[in-house]
Amino acid sequence: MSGYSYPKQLRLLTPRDYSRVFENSQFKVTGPLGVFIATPNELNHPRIGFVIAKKKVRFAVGRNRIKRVIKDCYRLSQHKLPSVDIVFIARPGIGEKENIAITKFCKYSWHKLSEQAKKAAKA
RNA sequence: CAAGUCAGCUGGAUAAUCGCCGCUUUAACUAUCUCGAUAGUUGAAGGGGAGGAAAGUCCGGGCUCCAUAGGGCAGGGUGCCAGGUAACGCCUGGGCGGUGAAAGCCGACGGCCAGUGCAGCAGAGAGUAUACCGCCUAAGCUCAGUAGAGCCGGUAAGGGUGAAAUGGUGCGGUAAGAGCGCACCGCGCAGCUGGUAACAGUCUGCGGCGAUGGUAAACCCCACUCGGAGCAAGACCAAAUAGGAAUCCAUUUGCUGUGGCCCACAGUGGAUUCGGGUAGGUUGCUUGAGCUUUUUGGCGACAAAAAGCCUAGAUGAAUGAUUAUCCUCGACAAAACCCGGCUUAUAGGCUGGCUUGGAAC
RNA sequence: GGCGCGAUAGCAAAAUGGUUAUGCUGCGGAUUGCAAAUCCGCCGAUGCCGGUUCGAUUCCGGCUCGCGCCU
Repeated sequence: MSGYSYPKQLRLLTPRDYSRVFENSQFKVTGPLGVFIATPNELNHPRIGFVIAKKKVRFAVGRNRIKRVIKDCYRLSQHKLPSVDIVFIARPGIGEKENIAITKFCKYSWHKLSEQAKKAAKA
């Protein structure tokens, strides 16, 4: 896997993948905009999925925007991340935030996740 | 120029880099066999990628399944007339009514002279209308015997109540009054004329008008119209699990199946054969009542013909991020089977027609 | 995405087109030595905007919000 593309291998696709992350969420990064939870996988690359409830962000346009922004940030920094399955859970209020704020939060979260994964690997 | 009004168009632009989703062409590898095709994976190149409302799901249609959508009842919808259309509750033209100074805009705009019902409070009276305050005392009776008072009555002009009280104005008439009579206006019926029709009329005749009050987004009547469900419809490939499924023959009742019911239709029982279809996947899925231009017909909606064009098709679900430049600093808002409408939301900009007012020539 | 329901006081829940019942809660008062129970009183633009009607909770449109069903 080279370059900065975003094919389907880098996403969580089935309900089984999601429930696996929820049931054993080893790593967690919390923020005002949302929560990233993650668990290690057997693959050599990370995967990501989204949970954005209709109650948190009212319209489909807004939900898609958040997904796009996080996806883009994830795509550009995929090689820095360990091989984990990540799920993003939105919090209320994220719909009003600027794209830059979401991007900053993502970069911070990737950093944190990598640290947590390194510690877990050593232990 | 200003104000108003109607119709139409537009809905940030340009460039670079990295990405996302289909499509087309092409190369390599793998698998299959009918041996030159099909499918998959990876790479390269090219080109495409949200809206005027994509929205609400309020109507109509296509498409799919249920039976080919058939008969009857029940129920729903529409409602001036004519036309357009695949169809419509939409559109166009016309009529009538309302509104505005006008351009224009708005109108669920059939029928209470078939039947049934409803109208709180107030008020005398709310429907085969009524008589509280009033007005009158001519005729008849009693007292008085000049005036007058009472009885028997007459009346609906005036007051007052109400959302609503059953023609209006004037003159005559009268005891007082009253379409009681007349004139004009209004109304109704019949005819005539014009118009396809709705409807209209300086038309003709008849009717005094308590005929025929209001209410049908009250039941209802009349005319026209509607079968039901919806792409999560449906079709195909198929681990698992349960035992059934298909074909043929028989076919009474009951039960089940499609809308609320009935008719009707299909299934059930026996024999033979072997498939069945949950997870998951594929398909339905975009060439269509399509778009653009021109011509012809029509007042118009629209129709016909010719030429050209192909313009998203996802399935955890695609248009973004970063940077630069410019301006008026960007509203409402994101396809999920597809079309035709309606309704609702919408910053700003542009164009044209019409009306009124002002100024100049 | 499609289909179907609902909205009445803080909560629950009635209501032929004619003054929005009732119960619980809350507040004030009466009662009591103090409380409980009991009695009396108070608190609503019927989700919003229009239309029909003399008059709409009710009838008819359009919005808003909430809930349910179908993979």
